[in-house]
Amino acid sequence: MVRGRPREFDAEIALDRVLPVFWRDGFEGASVQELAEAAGVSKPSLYAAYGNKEALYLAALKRYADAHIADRVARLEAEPDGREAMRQFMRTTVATYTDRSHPSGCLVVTGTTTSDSAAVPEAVRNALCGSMRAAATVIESRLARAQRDGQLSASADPAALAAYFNTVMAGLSVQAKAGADREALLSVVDEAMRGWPTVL
Amino acid sequence: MVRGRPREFDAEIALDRVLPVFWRDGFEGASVQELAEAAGVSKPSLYAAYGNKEALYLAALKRYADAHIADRVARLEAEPDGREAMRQFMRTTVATYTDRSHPSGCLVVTGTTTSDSAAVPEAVRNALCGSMRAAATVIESRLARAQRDGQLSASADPAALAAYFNTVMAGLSVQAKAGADREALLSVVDEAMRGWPTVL
DNA sequence: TATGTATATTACCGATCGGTACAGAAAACG
DNA sequence: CGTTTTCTGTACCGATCGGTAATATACATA
Repeated sequence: MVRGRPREFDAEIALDRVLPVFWRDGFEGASVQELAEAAGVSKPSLYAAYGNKEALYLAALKRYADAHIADRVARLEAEPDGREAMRQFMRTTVATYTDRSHPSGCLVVTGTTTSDSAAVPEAVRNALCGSMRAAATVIESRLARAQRDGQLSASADPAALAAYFNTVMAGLSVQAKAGADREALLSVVDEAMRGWPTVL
Repeated sequence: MVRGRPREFDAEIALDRVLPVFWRDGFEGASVQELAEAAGVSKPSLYAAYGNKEALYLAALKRYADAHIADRVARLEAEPDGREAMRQFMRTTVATYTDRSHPSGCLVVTGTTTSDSAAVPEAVRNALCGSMRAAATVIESRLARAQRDGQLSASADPAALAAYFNTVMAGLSVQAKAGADREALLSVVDEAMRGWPTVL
């Protein structure tokens, strides 16, 4: 058994409560005071559990990936038709971005947009850019697979197309934060899918 | 003649020097101290000239629109071919977003992404959302004109298409801030133009 | 029960935030 | 000239920032 006084809160649950604050306000915008209150824990307890604001943010980012991205990626790879997979991926992304049970938009996009301030640690910026690149890579490999399956024109460039879809989704996050409603964003998805290079 | 001691600095020039700070760091991220140093003016002088941080930001936003958006819009409307106009609009936008002589990305997109923090005044948020809507409106009317000119399919929805292009450009700003280079973003523009509904 | 260890809480640290009171300085008036 | 008016920089305001020292508390071990 562990010695000493046992912790009175679950660090995982605290992280779940901290996440939406970072999601809404970004790294700088979220104060440690606010984070502690959201977690229902005193500030020193939060520091004891996670070290500092930077480490807490990185933990929240990982939590975000596991709880709000992973299942969408799984569905992207489970759907056999490449075009439908991409379409549904963007549609579920819109659903997430406009889900009122948590902040609008994407934590990664919000974080990236505010990451070149001097107050944002380099590790945070690197992690965010890494998440962005990871998303592009996941999409690219799915598009390459669709190309092998004859669902995407052989002349298409999966990397360029992945960068395109990734950019559209970043834009969707911005629009969601600006207050666009779900239907408007789903309409954007329809327009974005017009660019899909079909097999002739 | 005006009585009293004359101002020793040009408020317009000061605004030009303040602009890139807001551009890079957003409303919250930019400190008044930093803004004053960038303007080459003491903090009370800046307050005497503009009132407070909120008014200074709104002035900088207007300056941004005049100096970094207006000419692109003018070219959008000057180019007779609708499709080429839209394409060049996005290409010059990419050029602006990746111009190393000032911060990357778009001040409006950066501002919007960080605007639902409590520290951002409602007037600032409203002005940013207004700029976003204005951009969509400009694009929509250009698309409607292209449709009248027979350069865009009659079945196309100019409003939906404008929302789409606006979203792509917001995404381009995010990517530019994340460090994407100009060629990568121009490639995204090429992909985005594939969605153009041509006349059959 | 006594001891060692890890927690929780209060209260505080220096630094910085947006914003300003104050006093000196420079011009237009009489 | 003196007066009035407005701008200038210094120095400061209370509040908040991220982070922590100090101490009381609760458990496992011995």
